[in-house]
Amino acid sequence: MGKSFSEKVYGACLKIPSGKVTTYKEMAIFLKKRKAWRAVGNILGKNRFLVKIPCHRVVKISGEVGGYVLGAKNKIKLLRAEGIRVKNKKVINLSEYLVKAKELMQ
DNA sequence: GTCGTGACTAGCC
DNA sequence: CGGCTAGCCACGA
Repeated sequence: MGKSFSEKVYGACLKIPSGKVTTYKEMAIFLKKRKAWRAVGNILGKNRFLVKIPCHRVVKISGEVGGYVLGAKNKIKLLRAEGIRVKNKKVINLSEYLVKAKELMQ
């Protein structure tokens, strides 16, 4: 319980399987702070563990990939490498890959 | 203690 | 469709 919110965010990132994605909103729900999606994005934007945390698997609820420290292009590249289809900065069939809050709990 | 910030979202026009 | 607005919250200065 000594974990800060940001540490939990990183921990949640680690639970996203390769080839899947989740949204900022789902992450917030998973962390029991339904309305803290803004904070989630804020924290990932300041991600200091870039190499260790697969935060590229977190996208917007609209399907757009959103931002990335190394640029959206790299984010897209990484997603594609995991078999996720991206077109025009948007994930095709998001629901197909989406991991929901409940699924992160297991 | 307060304030600005942002890798967001939902709602309205 | 699209653009704009308001709401939201952890974190650092």
